[in-house]
Amino acid sequence: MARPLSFDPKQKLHQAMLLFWRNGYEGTSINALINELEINRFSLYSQFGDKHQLYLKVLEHYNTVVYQPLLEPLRNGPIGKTAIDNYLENFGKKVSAPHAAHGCLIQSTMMAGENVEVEFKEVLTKRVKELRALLRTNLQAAKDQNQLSMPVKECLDFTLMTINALIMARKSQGKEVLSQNVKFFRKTIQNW
Amino acid sequence: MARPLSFDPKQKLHQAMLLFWRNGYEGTSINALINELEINRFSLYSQFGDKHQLYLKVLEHYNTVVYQPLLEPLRNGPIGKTAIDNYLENFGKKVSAPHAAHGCLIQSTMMAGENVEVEFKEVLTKRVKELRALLRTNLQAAKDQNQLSMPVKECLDFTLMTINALIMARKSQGKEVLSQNVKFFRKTIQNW
DNA sequence: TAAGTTTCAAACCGTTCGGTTAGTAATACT
DNA sequence: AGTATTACTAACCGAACGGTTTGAAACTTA
Repeated sequence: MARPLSFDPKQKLHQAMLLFWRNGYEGTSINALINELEINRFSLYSQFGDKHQLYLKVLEHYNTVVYQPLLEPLRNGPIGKTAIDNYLENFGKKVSAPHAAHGCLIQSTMMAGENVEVEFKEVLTKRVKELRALLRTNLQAAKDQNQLSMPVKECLDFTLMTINALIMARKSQGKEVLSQNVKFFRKTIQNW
Repeated sequence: MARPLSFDPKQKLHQAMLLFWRNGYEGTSINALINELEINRFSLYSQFGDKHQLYLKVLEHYNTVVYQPLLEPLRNGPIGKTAIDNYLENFGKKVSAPHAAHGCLIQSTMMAGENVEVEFKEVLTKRVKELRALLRTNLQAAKDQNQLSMPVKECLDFTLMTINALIMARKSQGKEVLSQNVKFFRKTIQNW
């Protein structure tokens, strides 16, 4: 019983995600958003709330369309070392895609300075813990199958760190170095 | 033949470095600087130039007092795997210090969004290349001494990446995880 | 077609940003 | 003591920030 929206909110949210992904939270101004999304200032606010709320929605969107699909090999299929190897193989492929050239939105938000609001980090801590739990499960399975001589905790922390590093290498050094490092890491894990 | 400065420029530069280190370039406002350094707005400008110039001086200061000392084990003393091991051992100790809790100023500047000016990254590329060259020299020496079965380039890229990761882990997960990961990485390298 | 509802564009809000411009206070040299 | 030089304080600048208000335009329903 009223005027319909002249844009698709899902699509605009996606565009907002891409912009935040490129420039970060503080680095993305409202003006930049309304230019990129090509919607009015007021429309942005009435549809998504203020910048803080918008960013929470962006993080949620990122989680569903980017992050969770990456975890799939850790959730289903073979477990143990194979699961992690499959994860890394898939990771290397996906993260070579051009839109991943700016690293990981979750990671860069977590690493942002003290000015960036704590609520974001609180939300994202869940995501990190999730990945950590999945890796632990599979490393423990590997241990139980005698595929692992090193302690599970040490492998876990190092693996988590290396995944962060790979994503960063993608950003700073490009996809060639990324895929080489992924391959190298996969070989390394076999020696654990 | 005139009124002398009421502050020590070196000390103020150091304070500025610590503030930028914590909050990044964009995250540090001029107001924040004059509050932290306890000098007047005009004094800041007349002493250090604008924000851009100040940051270049801060990066230079960081390089001399923080970064270069870390490279020492790669420059002097035994070469080959031992040099890298010594470097990592020293790295783990130094980076456990409280002021390193915010990661590496060089790294976070390099990883900053597109809004941060390119000149900073140009300056810092030299620093990264420097570290890379030192690592390559020592890895090549290790290869020549038959201490290395993996290809030098692969080891080099992975090592560089891991150093970045360690610094990040220091920031996000604290010094305990850092030192555990350093230890783990040192063990890993022995198997290369 | 008229009432009611909601989106739209654009002007506007106070605040903070990086940077500058006076005018005054303090020192050194003659 | 007088003068030149410099650092100092503090007010000020336009631009951009995140966010809000207003009134007209566009649509649905009755």
